[in-house]
Amino acid sequence: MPDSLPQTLYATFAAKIDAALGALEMEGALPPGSDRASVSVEPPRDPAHGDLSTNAAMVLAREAKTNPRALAEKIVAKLEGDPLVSSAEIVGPGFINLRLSDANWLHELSAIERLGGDYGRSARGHDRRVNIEYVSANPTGPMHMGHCRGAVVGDALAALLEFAGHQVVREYYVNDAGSQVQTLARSVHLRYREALGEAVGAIPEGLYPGDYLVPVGQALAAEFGGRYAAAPEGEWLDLFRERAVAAMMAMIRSDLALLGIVHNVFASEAELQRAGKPEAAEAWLREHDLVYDGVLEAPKGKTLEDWEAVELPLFRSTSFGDDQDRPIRKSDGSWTYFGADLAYHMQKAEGVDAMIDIWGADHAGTVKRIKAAVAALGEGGGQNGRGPIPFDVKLVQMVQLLRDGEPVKMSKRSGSFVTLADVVEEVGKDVVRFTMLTRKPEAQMEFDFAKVVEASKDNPVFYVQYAHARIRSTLRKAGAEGLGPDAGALDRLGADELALVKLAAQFPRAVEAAAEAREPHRIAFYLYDLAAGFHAFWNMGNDDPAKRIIRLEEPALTGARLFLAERVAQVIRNGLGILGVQAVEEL
RNA sequence: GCGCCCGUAGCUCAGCUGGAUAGAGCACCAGACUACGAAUCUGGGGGCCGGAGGUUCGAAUCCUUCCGGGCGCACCA
Repeated sequence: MPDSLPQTLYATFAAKIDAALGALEMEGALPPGSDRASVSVEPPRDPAHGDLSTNAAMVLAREAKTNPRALAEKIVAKLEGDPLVSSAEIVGPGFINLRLSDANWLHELSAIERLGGDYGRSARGHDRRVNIEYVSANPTGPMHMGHCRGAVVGDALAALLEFAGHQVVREYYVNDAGSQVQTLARSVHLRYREALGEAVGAIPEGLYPGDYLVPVGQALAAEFGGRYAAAPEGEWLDLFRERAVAAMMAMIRSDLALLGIVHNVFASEAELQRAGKPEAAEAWLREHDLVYDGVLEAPKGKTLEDWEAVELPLFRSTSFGDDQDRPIRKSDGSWTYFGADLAYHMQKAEGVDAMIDIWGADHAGTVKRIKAAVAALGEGGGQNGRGPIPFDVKLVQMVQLLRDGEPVKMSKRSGSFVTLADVVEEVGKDVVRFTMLTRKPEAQMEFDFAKVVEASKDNPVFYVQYAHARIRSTLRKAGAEGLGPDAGALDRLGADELALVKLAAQFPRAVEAAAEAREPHRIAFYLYDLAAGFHAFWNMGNDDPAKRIIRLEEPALTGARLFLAERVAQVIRNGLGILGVQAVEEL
């Protein structure tokens, strides 16, 4: 992505204010090198306060050894000569409120047209490579709704960071080495015997009972006949595990595809172990005295009768903020989940500048140790000589499924969970994705089937899509009358239209803020606001026909309004694109 | 017992990394449809931002502590 993307209006003015502060430093009104990190330039909450507001005078007054209003006077003096500024005033404790000339806003409208699908795209990420690991569900069955939120949030975050100028790797960690996939292999073996005609009866406790394993067993029966039916486990376990995992991953990929999610990398834990990555990590950590052989304390607050003290290789996670040192190997010498995961993060860190993991809240307890591990791997320049790299774990809270207000029962044991595929089929991909993004991820949420499919303004997905469809419909209708968008008479637009322009012009800022905070849900809320702004504009035409977009008797004004409407639709498309939701032509 | 997350209008939730008089939808009350798409809109009432301290020009936002809810606390994954 080019660095030469045109600056947004907000960035332009942030630069102007920065320049004004620089000039004041030169003049000695401000101490040189003053800290401008907390200087903000943003639209005020109340539009009556102008188009832009900065707190610069309040933040810097102390350093300048003066009071905020006096400093504000000096800053305003620098800005007043600017032709793009129509007014600058000092209010309250020292805010500087700017009003921009109408030409600025109309210019922004043209910028949206010129940039089209790239409007809002930013170079702020500086092409930094970011690895986002999300979903990473165990390959033991189809995707269910428990996985859904993390999948959507991770995918939207990936798109958001890409839009904000990062190179993104979408990664899925396949846990194909632990005991769960052995259980899977045994479950498949049972289905295999069943496919050969054996009466297997009820699926025993401890094995996976789901019907989705039946075709896997049938395929193995077709391929190998009765060869492994009575064979000892050692002869078939690895083979069945590999086949079963492959089948599960194929199923998971197709489930994810229903949501429009495609990962770039599927990293296998088994391969990681075959390649000796955990050993390499352990050796390096031992060299740096970050792994030692020790004995764990008995867990507190839990009564474990069969607790016995055993010496294990422990990682010094307490040195990095964890509550307890964590074993990387079990007493039989095999790797713990954490030991392998530590090596996995070391591997991921090799090719990127930052890492983000999206986890379910039920794994919250293991965040500290993995953060400790990544920090440790950067010790003293680090394993790869690049020091610690920024690493963030985002937790998404559980989703409570409701049907008409009643909780939907899910039991993993009986295999009766609500699959993602069923839900997508019932309510649609766009509804699932948007709904998952209308709440901040760390808050618990409810997902009520009855409510999310409702086609009314109570449903944000619908409300946003309706705005887009309405605009497209209006453009079609105008086209039938021989009218179309025309930038020739934009000066005919009045205050009501400008308010809408200002809303649309905030999109680039919304993208940057959301990317900075790594919170894709902010885009969903921004789109809701923009849609609301458009609907409000539209409704003025109900009471006053002079405010309708299409005015056959005023073709020039109609052209300008259609031009505005088309730009609003463009911004909605760009925003929905980040969220992976389709912008529909009609409902 | 310990750790993490959450607590904002009656309900569901925002609140732009500390800014100005805390917002939106639902619900409630009063109005508006021979329609550029009423699948909606306009106006109104409704708040100790869980409580109490602290930090500073300024706190829903940051710190401490308590209360309430959720998740977790294996050599599991």
